[in-house]
Amino acid sequence: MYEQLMEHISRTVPISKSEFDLLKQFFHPRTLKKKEHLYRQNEVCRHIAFVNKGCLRNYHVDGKGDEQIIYFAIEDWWVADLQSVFQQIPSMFSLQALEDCDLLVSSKSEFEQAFEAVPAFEKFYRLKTQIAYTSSQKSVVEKTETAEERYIKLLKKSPSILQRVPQHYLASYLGIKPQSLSRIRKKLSSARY
Amino acid sequence: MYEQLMEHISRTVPISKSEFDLLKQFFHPRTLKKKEHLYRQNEVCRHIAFVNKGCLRNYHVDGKGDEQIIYFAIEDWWVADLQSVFQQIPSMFSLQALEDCDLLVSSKSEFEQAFEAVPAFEKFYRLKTQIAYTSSQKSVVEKTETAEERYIKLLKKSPSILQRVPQHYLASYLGIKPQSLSRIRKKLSSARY
DNA sequence: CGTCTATTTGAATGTACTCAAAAGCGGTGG
DNA sequence: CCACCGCTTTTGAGTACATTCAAATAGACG
Repeated sequence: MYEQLMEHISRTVPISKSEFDLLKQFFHPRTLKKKEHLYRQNEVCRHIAFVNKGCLRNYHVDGKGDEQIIYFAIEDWWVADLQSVFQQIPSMFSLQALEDCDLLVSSKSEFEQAFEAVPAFEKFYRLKTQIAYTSSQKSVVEKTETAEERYIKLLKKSPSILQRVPQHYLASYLGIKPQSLSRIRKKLSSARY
Repeated sequence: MYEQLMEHISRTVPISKSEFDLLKQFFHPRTLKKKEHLYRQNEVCRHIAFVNKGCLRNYHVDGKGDEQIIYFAIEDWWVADLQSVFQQIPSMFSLQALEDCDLLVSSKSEFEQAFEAVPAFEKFYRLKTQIAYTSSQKSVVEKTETAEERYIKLLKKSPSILQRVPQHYLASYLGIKPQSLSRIRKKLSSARY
């Protein structure tokens, strides 16, 4: 149940078995059935979760009703709207399971207690947040490329995601309509063979 | 010299005068003349800086030679490529002064010492990084809007930036060409009057 | 099997781009 | 003070990428 999280944290910061045993109490197993939500847009996000198993999408619905997927989360990802959790404000995002999922969830106060109890965990969190921030900036940069280039990049970087996720979700992630993705795929397949 | 930083930090976390006195030693005044760089793409970023005065742009040059501005920084902003600083890897970004600037700069090791010496500062940093991350995600969402909508939003949200920054830089920030921004402005001005 | 959803295809439209050139603006030197 | 230069902004014309609306085909699930 918790080995995966231990393994995950120790890839970033050194953490002893006893420190980790302290940490475990702040995380609780939870399952999500396919299509269930962990949090919803316009509601306060109550949990920070680690993905033991499954696949989810974090998405935003804009004023015109269009969905934009911000990221897909699979095994070993963290999911939450941090701003919503920690500032107790409504979230701009929804998180939905695309497959049945096994999570380890933690509340705001538990997470904060975890920082207190295990300094290595606060350091871990600080480093992770920083990486998340810089990755997010990178994705801003990538948005200037054409959808076709972004799709090719996705093919190379995350082929596993492509196999797990329906195409219209990939389109939403790439910031285009399903029709456009279909056309791009057609163009690429005819170009290659 | 340091009052502004003290003021800035205490807006986020409580910090005593004596804690702040400890912190000061890790930050050094530095000026940048207009057009000078603090760090450059493909080089390791050596400093984290707080802007006491001035205006800068953080930008990326892509494979086609096109510039994309990620953010403008003015008074009370932090500037750095955190991933580059802390992981000692080449930066994807360059930081250039758009006006003569007064900064307070800190190196990687000084910054890390500051975390050790003043726990409130680590907490401050963690919260700030988190906000930066969530803001960056918001900007990903906003990228799906048309350039016109983003320009109008910028007008409302940061009119001060518009007054300080040449138009072609605003275009680069919005992810469009200067010609397109000019056309958008023309359209808006005729629509309004 | 039938229904519901996802994907593909077609045709017309719109937003921003490219290339090109003109007009505006700011600073420098004669 | 004016002339000139370099850089920014504007304008024009044609183009590319992705969109919309619409419909057909394909797949998934009960």
